[in-house]
Amino acid sequence: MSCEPEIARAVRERGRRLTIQRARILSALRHASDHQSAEQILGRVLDGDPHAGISLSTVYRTLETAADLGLTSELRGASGTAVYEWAEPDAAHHHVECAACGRSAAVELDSLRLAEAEIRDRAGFEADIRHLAIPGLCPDCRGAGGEA
Amino acid sequence: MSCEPEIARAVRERGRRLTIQRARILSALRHASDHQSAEQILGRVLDGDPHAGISLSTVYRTLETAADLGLTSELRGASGTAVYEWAEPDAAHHHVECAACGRSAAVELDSLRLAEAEIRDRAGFEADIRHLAIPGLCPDCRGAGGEA
DNA sequence: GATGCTGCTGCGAACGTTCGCAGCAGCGAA
DNA sequence: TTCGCTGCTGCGAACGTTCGCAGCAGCATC
Repeated sequence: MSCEPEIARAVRERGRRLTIQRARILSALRHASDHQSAEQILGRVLDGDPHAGISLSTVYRTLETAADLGLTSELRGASGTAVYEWAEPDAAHHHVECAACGRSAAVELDSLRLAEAEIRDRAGFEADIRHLAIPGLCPDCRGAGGEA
Repeated sequence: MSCEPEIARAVRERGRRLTIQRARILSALRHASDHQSAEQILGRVLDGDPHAGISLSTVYRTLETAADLGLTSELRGASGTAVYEWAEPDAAHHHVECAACGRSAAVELDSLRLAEAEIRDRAGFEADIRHLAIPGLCPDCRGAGGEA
């Protein structure tokens, strides 16, 4: 359970080293059901092995490396706290996050694919909207306080 | 120059108090030509009056208040550093920011207006994409290192 | 197996931002 | 003009994240 061949291969294939820290961190994120913050991921690793001795810096660095490799993706919302998820290439992958309660939802948005093309045409930028949590108000919070 | 009637009115109209700190901070941002970070804004205020004795906390709080009032808008990019600008209702107002060099561009994107409607339909969220700096690679950085 | 290169790690400091607190000061009422 | 309410401020600590550094350890080579 602690050493997943698929992870090992993906890391080594690109000339990166497979350390126990990386294996544990990525394994923890992979078996998480939803978005996890760096601290939550570290918590999961230490739950499995309290003597692991892994630092938060390493969690951040590993997640950044893994994002480079396409294994994970990072999601930054308006709250400032980044969350991470295991990358599943075929899942719906735009994110909306409630500015009031923090709840988030994944949606597939055709218009955002269009937007990427529009940005390329008008500004010349190669944009990537998938790693962005779009701020908004969820239906509950809109009803409760949004219109007050 | 230091007390702008328009700012004073806008602040007081909504039951907020007009303090010298607010007047100076908002005036500094208003006369800035482009996006400014909180620290830059504080610098501008202190340039004008080195004895002003305004703290960074106050700059952040003032900008948040002013955003509530619709006077300014906050823009958060992938870099994590927030920048602020004076709100001009009719300007092009979506932002793209280069993940490599930090340069940003303002564009008007029809597809993002569409996206807001699509999000409302599919997830029920009332999204606001305008305060988001969309990450990407600018033409220069794309040529230089993006394809390496 | 032993060896060497160098990429990775833990530590701790620093960054930009937010928060809690006690005291100050704007604004309306008298 | 004075007074009082309470919203605002400065301070400093704390948050989540990034960075620099010295030492460790993965992997290739022998």
